[in-house]
Amino acid sequence: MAESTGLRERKKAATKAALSEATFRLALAKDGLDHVTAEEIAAEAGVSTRTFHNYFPSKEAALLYDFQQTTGQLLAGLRERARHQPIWDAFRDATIDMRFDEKYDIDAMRCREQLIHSSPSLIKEQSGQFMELFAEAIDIVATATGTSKDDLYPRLLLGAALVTMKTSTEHWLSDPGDRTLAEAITEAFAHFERGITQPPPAPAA
Amino acid sequence: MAESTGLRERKKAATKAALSEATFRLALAKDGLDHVTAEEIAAEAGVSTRTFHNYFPSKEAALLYDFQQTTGQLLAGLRERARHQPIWDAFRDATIDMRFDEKYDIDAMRCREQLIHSSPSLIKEQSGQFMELFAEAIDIVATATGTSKDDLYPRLLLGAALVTMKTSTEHWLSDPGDRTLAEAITEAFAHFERGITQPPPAPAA
DNA sequence: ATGAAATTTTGCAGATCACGCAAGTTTTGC
DNA sequence: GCAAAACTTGCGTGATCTGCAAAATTTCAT
Repeated sequence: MAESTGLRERKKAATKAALSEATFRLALAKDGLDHVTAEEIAAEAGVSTRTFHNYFPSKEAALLYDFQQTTGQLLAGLRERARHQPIWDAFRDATIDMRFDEKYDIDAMRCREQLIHSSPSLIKEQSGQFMELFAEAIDIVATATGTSKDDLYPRLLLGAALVTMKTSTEHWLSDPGDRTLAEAITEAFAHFERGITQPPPAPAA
Repeated sequence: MAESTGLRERKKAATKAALSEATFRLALAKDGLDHVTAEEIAAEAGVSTRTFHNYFPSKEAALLYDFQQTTGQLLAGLRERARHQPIWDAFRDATIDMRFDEKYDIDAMRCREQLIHSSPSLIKEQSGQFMELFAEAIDIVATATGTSKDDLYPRLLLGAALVTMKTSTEHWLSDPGDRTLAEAITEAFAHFERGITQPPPAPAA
């Protein structure tokens, strides 16, 4: 349907991807996104500065482009799974389904992580995108738990789920150990099944 | 001690507070912080634009000044309580100890909440401050739970605690019902004791 | 193919932000 | 009081982001 509709669509997608990649490349090269200007990014991608801002409102948004892409997929997956699974399991499995470990290069992800965590503006941008995700997912959670989106419970649940997504992925990335990403995610989500108050069941030497 | 050390200290504190209040007032008056300039804020507070930026890096930071103040108190309270209480209880009680309901005007807090949630830049700023709080609190949690700050468990716990703080306060503010803030906070924290997966124990008509 | 319509790219101008710097002003401490 | 320290201010700079209209490109019907 709305897939490979035409040359125009494909060109726009290509430009957007090129801009995002150029941003990443330059941020790595210049040791931090703060040392890169929108003008440089545009030049690297072969478009005008003005065009860069047609695609992205800020260089932070450009760097986090694929995070936002993933968000959409996660929502779709969650919506589907929530129809047949308990909501917590749906979150866990939808997160696993993203397959970050297969889709992206591990070292590149580590670099990206480091770039983000060393730049206040990027931390804010990413947090802001999580808040957007919260707003977009709250209806799903409310429906799945038979509550209202204004109730306390679905908001706590969703908040915990997002924290778990972010934390487990980051933690696995920083130290994969001998587990797969899916296992790390599963472990993290399991912490909330019996109450986060309880310390981890298996300390494991 | 470091209290009313001198005129200079008091003047600086007064100026900072005046700037923060001016920011709030103007944001309310002009229907959104986005429609207010740093220049206007400075004028309202009776200082130069340059001085405004000496105190705050951005107007968003100025509006959220007392949130950041509170953060410091919360950390101190948490640090103290963590020595005698289980960490989850320490978080709950330290949160309650802030006494937002007594310290601030409820309607003003509602207005502030609305300002924040209707401005992407403010959402980002606030989220960023929560991330800072995360970074500052992770050591306390790691120590209290006998884990390393790089472990998964303390990060999940802290994330859940911060989500609970934010969510419970916001929820109570939007609909106090017949409970006190302390009760609302207690209820929210209790959700994680037995596992957030479990739906609320008492649906309550 | 070809030309008109729709869309995208681009340059330019403008408002704002955020910070370094140096001079002017106020507070401090003796 | 008076010198030193700290704060305020104005100026200049580099960057962000947006609106607008002209130029270039793609699409679509013929």
